[in-house]
Parts: sequence; C-alpha cells; structure tokens
Amino acid sequence: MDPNLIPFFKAAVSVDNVVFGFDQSGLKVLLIYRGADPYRNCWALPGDLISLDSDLSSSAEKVLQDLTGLDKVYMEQIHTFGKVDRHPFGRVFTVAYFALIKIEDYNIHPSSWAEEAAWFPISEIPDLPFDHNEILLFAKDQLNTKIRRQPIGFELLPKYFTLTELQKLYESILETEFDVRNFRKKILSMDFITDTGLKQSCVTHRPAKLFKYNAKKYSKISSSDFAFDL
Amino acid sequence: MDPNLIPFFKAAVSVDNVVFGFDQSGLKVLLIYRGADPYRNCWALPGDLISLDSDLSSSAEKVLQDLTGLDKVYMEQIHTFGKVDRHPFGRVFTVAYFALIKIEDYNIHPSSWAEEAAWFPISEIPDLPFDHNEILLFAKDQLNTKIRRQPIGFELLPKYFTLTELQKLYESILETEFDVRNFRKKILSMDFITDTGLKQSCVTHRPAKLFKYNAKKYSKISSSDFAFDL
DNA sequence: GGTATTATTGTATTTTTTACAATATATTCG
DNA sequence: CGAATATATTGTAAAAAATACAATAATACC
Repeated sequence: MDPNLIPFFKAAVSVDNVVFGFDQSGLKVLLIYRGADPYRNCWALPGDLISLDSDLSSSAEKVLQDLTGLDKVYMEQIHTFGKVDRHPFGRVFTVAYFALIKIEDYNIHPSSWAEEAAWFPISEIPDLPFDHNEILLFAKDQLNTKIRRQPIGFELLPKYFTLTELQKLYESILETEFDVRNFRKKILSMDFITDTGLKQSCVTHRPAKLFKYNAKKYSKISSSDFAFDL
Repeated sequence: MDPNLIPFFKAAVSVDNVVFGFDQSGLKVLLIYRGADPYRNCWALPGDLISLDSDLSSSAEKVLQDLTGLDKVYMEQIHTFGKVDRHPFGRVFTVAYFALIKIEDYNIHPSSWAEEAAWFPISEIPDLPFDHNEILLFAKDQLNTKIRRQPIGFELLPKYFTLTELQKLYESILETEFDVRNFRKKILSMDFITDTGLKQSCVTHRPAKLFKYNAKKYSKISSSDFAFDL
C-alpha cells in the first residue's frame, strides 16, 4: 500500500441495530446486556465491530444474528454516526440499522458476549452507552416517518391480525388516535389487506376477523402511481 | 490496543457527494475529473478518503470544499455503501451525501486533485468508477422522495424565483406535469412562499412576479401538524 | 335469557383535488 | 403607434377524499 494512504486505513466500522417489536402493551426495543468491554454490564443496542471481509449488509445481519439469534428479519439501514470520540477504543464509525420483528414469532437467544436480551418499552429506555440514545431517537423518528408511507407496519404484527390490532399499532407508534370507522375504511380501500375468512379464538367476546397483508397486491398497486399514506 | 482488536481497525472511510444543481435545461449533477489514482482521468463524484481526526459531517463538508470550492451548501447524509471490493486500494466504506446548490450563486473551483469540474444533465451521466453510478441512482431516488415532502426545492433556485421556475423544477425532478392553476393554488396555500413585490426584468414578454421562500414561516407551520406534500 | 365485552358498519358534511380557458402585461417589430 | 408575440395570471364547477358521528352484531360467561 502507498505509504501516504496508511493513516487513512485505521478506522473500524460497527453496526448498531435498533430492533423494534410490538405487543398489546405497545412499541418495544430490544436491548442486550453487554458482557464485554467497553461498557461491560450495561444495557445497549445490539451492535458490534464488523470484520472487514464481508459486505456491510451481510455484516449487519451477522451482528444481529450473533448477539440475539434473530435471523431473516426486516432490516434497513438508517444512518451512519461518526463523531471522533464516540468510541473509547479508537475511531469507530457505526452504521445504524433498524429491524422490525413479530415478537411472538421469534425467540431471542442472547449469545456471543450478549449476556441477556430484553424488550424495553420505548418510553422506558435507560441511559445507553456510546451514542446509542441518539441512534435510538433517530431510528424512532425514521420509523414514524416510514410507517406512514410504506406498508412496513405488518412486519411488527403476527401473520394474521385483526383490524383493531393494526389500528392500535399505528396509534401507538404515531401517538395519535384514529376513528374506528374511518381507519378501517381507509386501510381496506387500499386493497392489500385481505380477509382470511378466519376468526379470533379464545377471546371472551365477539371474535374479530383475521386479516393478512398481501405483499403481491401492494407491489402491483405501488408500481403504478399509488402512494401509501396514512 | 488490545491485540484482538487490531484486525478491526484497518478500514478507511470516504465521503462521496452527489451535488445537484438546476437551471432552465433541467437537473444536473456535478462531477469532477480525477487527477489521482485510482481511476485517474475519469469523471466521478466528488469524493475522497477522510482523515480520521474530524467528525464525519465536518469531513463531508471538507471533502466537497477541497475538491470543488463549494462551501456552506445544503447537505444531507443518504446512505453508506460497504461492498468488500468496491475500492481497489483496500476496504473502504463510503458515506454518500447529497447536496443542493443554486447554480448561479456559486463558482465551482476544482482544486486538490480534481482537475476539472462540470455539470452533467441527469440523463447524460457517463459510466462512473467505483459504485458511483449506484450511489447516484440512490441519491436521485432520495431527492425525488424528499422534494415531495420537504421544502428543499428552494435550495436549487435563486433566492428570488418565479412560480413558473418553481413549477418547472418540480416537473423536471418528478418527471411529471402540473396544471398551472392548481400548482400555484397549492403552493401559495402553503403560505411560506412570499411575494417580494419585485418583477423579472430583461425578459421579452410579460415579466413574472418574484417570490422567495420563507423558512421562518415554514418552521412555524411545520411545528404544528402541517405536512408539506406535493 | 341476560349481561358484559369488543367488533362491525353507513351517512351526511366538509375539505381537498381535479379539470378546464380566457384575460393581462410586457417586449418586439413593422 | 398599433399589431404580433410570448408568457403570466386568475376562478369556478365537479369529483373525490376526509371527517364527524352512534347504533347494531357476535361471542362468552353467568
């Protein structure tokens, strides 16, 4: 390598994942309990330095998989953070991703140096190490914007869901309330949520119909000039 | 440094800027003619490796300033690209930014190893080195989305502009056409474009009124629950 | 059968979007 | 100076979308 270039090749890159989940009590974020330095014994976003022999996007998946056991989840890159002093060990740029998962469908298995993993309600996030609070804020913002314009909310719900669940999801994330009738009218008019013909069971009241998201219909619609917008 | 960490700290990070400009002939992108390896003597996005002693955002500004003389322009981070083999010299992650400038207001001064700088119409971009074509595509996409939702179009126009110019800008970027009356109604109803009382001069027909963007009014409006949306 | 609990549905009103073309103001040229 | 040329500016009616609002339906449990 040209000796002039040597000083440039001394950075590390990490990935930090903001994993969102949703259940009846609201929006949650997955944190791990760090069993490695720096910030050992702190709750933090599941993130790690990446080895330099795989592509960035594969590394992002690997980091999440290694620390939490999560595999094949919806992930999207959101932003890269690069303050000089953000990492005590040296110059580390971190690429933040957010991930959306259906809480019920996955079992979280903390491994590698993640000693524990737990869901934290979005409103009860503790002080986090590095710039993780800033990253989380950024991710939350992105989620808010994105969920209004793209049909990604379904990634947080079970495969079959009721319209009430869907409405609660949007209300909880957007911190607003919708009129039941208008919400249903709008969602159903978009025509990519289909009635499965099934019904809730084991509920102590009138069971709701179960719907599912129809990705094929969405992509057919969206490739014309339709815009999802809630 | 812990010897286990050494292999992680061997990456370089670069910044690549997609600088958009607009004039009557449409949307343009600023490219520089590389006077340095690799890809010497090619047109490319203005980008460079960053030194590891400043923050990422400052580095982005510095890279643009060094190569093109552009200073204090509207810049926004868009995405980080990190394929293993994207740079022939080693593992280089690149953080892409887009910038919007008022072509008339700036003189471009290629310097450092940029031998030339020139505006290329968006539809006539040559094959670029690295993954620059991909980055450009990504930036164009981002610009399309963003310009519909945030009042950033004004960054591409002179301080005082006519409504016709504004409409042409949107039509050109969004590749669509608007009805003159409806466009004006909509834009003016948003109430952050104000009539300066001035008129075009040196035109061979009825001169148009000159308007300007009122950022204060926008931030006042947008902090309620107004949404810019075209 | 009655009660409790949540699910489901329609309509009238208001607001927004759309479609559409005639008139106004400047310059240039004969 | 009047006519021709070129672009700027403006309103209205119809259609579509968003909003506000409450009564009925289906199940479980007692």
